[in-house]
Amino acid sequence: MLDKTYQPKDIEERIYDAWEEAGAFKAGDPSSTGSDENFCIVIPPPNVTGSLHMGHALNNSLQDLLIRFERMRGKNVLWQPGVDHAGIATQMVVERQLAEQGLPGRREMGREAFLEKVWAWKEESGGTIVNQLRRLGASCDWSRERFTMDEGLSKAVLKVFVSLYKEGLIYKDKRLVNWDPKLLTAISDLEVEPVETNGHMWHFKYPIEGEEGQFITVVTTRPETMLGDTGVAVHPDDERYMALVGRMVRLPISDRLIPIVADEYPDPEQGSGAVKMTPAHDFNDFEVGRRQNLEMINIFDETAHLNENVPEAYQGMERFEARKKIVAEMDALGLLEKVEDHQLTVPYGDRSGVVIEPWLTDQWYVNAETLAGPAIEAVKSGQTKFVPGNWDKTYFEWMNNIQPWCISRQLWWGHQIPAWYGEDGAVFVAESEAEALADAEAHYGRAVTLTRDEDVLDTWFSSALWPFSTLGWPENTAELQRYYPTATLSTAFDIIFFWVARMMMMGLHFMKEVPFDTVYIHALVRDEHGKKMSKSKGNVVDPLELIDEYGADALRFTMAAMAAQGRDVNMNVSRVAGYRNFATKLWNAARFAEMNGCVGPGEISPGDLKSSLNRWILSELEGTITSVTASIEAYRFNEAASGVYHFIWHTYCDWYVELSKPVFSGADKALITETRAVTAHVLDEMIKLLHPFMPFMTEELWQRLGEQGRKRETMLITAPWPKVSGVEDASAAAEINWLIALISDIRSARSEMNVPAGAKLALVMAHANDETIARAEKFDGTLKQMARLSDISFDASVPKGSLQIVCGEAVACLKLEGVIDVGAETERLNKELGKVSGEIKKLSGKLSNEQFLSKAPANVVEEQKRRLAEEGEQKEQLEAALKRLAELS
RNA sequence: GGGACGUUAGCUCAGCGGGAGAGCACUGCCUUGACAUGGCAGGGGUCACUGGUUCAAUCCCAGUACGUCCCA
Repeated sequence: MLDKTYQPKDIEERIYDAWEEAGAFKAGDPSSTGSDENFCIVIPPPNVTGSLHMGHALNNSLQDLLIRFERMRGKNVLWQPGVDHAGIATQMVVERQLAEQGLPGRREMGREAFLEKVWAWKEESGGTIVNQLRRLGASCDWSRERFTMDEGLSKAVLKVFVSLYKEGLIYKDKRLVNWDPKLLTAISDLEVEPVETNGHMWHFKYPIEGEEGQFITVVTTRPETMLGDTGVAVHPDDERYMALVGRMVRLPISDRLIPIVADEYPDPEQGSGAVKMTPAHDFNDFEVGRRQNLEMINIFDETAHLNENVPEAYQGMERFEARKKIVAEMDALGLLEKVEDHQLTVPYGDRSGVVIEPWLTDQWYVNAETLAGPAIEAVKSGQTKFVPGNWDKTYFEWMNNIQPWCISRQLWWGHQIPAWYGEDGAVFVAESEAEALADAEAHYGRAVTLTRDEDVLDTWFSSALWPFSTLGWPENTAELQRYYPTATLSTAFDIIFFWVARMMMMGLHFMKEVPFDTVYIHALVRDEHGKKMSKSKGNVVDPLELIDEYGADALRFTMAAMAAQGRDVNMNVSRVAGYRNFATKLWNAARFAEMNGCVGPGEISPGDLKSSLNRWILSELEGTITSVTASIEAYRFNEAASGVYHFIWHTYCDWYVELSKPVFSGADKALITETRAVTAHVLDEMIKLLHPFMPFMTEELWQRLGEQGRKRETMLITAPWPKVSGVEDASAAAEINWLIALISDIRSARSEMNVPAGAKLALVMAHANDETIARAEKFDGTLKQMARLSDISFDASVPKGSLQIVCGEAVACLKLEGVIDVGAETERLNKELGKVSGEIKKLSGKLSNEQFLSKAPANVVEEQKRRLAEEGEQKEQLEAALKRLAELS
């Protein structure tokens, strides 16, 4: 016997272990062998330092939903799991740990010792998120778990680097990068967070050489960079400065001569229209500097302190200290024209939290522009589709403006770049040191010693290979052949640039095929008021706490129900509680079935069913199967969720179960047998439909019900997805809908007239037609129980003093013990009449419109006519009822 | 500056050219042999605003206001 409430804590772990033990997650196993349809999702690898947040909970709930759905549909399913090595984040974690333990720092212990520490950390505490995914119920094939630093994946990285280098698509270049002066590494544009900041605009007067007392005013938000100025730019059309172009300026403090140049870049409307140029420290100035052949003077060292290229008084000074001193000195020189308040965006490193410095360094780059071509084409031609579709704009926008991809990082944790240098700086790129040495020997004509490039590759470089490296590439494995291209990639929009674009480029280049058919972009999870969750705001909801409190199923169902396309998800804990209640509801419906012996044998042949109630619920079930299946196929998870929810709660529990109670307490043995079988069957099918959303509880129910009823052939996780067999039954639907309407109407009238809930009233059906009489007789017991009636009889006219409930052609009359409250009853009937009259007015308005009749489609016109007739009948009956009532008083 | 999205019940959100929906919250009644994590009944909305297209607009188009986000 099932307990009264479902306790997720008691069963989740046990069920999960049972799935794993049965090998249910294994690719191609166990139910789907032999299928030639493949379905593969590669998990977006979470960061090895990470722990499960709501975004993961959403994304992985949806992936698991798809995976379980397709597994039940009999496809060869692989959900490929793994984590990435997260270069910067991991290195920071381990460094922090060393500091806390009072151990020597990274640089003191040296590269090799440090990497040992990182691996030790990874073994011990890396990948906690993997266990958290298990708690969510993720049915990944864990036997295939991969890590971006694994041997196999590292081999893939080497191969990709070397072949791109040989094709000229990877090269070394000296450009400005986003330099993190705290972490001492280059970082990606995408790891830079622009922050709106209140700053100033300083207006500096630069003296024009050879024109005593003449100045050109430049405006800057970063005064300290003036020590690296190598020019002043003005717009060629700016008449104010035309005469000055080609003249020189004597740069104050540094006392250098720098040219005034004409360039399209300065905006004459902004500030003074003249802009100081610091090509080595500003991305825009860098471009102008290239065009105008300006000198590049690097004034910072790697920690953003001023170097030997500035006047001695400034050397070694920190950048913001230098700013103060520059401003003070310019002021003292009388060259500070004015200072204005100004709002600007300042770039911060998202890991280090310090201001990022554009800095001139040698780095390795991928020629992304060339690789982007086919990746753009693949989306244009529909080989890969975005869902929702409008995200392709974001993808195109970024791809069309793609910059060279800086892939080197000044870190130790990661894939060390396979480049070796000879004594004269010649570069040898090869998959191994031995090959590099051989190349070098060929080059120099003698054996030499080489020095390996110290830097490592950007983590996204290895992640970009994920859809094929995890399947075994560069080996041509069976998995690679079977599962590439993968089916669906599910991720958040902010990863389109980081990851999707790069996987597209690498996949197309190395596999000659797109990495996935569909990119599903899920929403961002926000707090219940739509604010971004963040630790500093303290509004972070921890999915593991929700799992502890409400169960993984409730959390997963919430995620699916809220995953409407093209919207952010505002996380409201009350919804999770609501879906926990839903789980309990189904649990209890199963309990009811169990108590009434509805657990087997469950074999039904829909065509032979006698009971219209049973035929009706099967019709309804089929409609639900069809719509839920279609919704999942179309990634409309919220529609699928609400379809299952509505059927289980509001169709099956509210009506089918209630309407079957009189059957079970009745005497018709054959009917009981039939209803038991149908109840058991529908329950099984519902549990299957719900399984991708709520895997734990449904699996538990499947097994528990199987203990008593029909022996289960498989676990639910590998049971076949429900099929439709076309058992629609319009007459059964008409009959049951009539019954439901009559019960509801009687309940409404009782409630509005304050009839005590327990009071049983006699019902008289007045001027009912033969069909109605037959139905009322057939459902005599049901009506008595559900509408709380003592007796049902038929009469040609309405008994005096009774509540009148208009129901089609008939009037259901409830005989009250005492005298009815004529006032209240009149009010009730008038309210109904008001509604009906309103409808009639609208409908007849439409139907008397010539334009409507001639232009609207015939079926719409018919529908309106039918409704008008229906409402008209209601109106007549209500008016008659009111008239009878008036005669009473 | 360029672009995307949003504005529907008290809250959080679906819907989308022809009868305004869900969950939660709220009100009243009910411990009836599945379920109080429940049942029954109910209240609550000029679907942001202004124009346009249409026989018909919450839905399509244009604009306005407000909000959110991305890119520069």
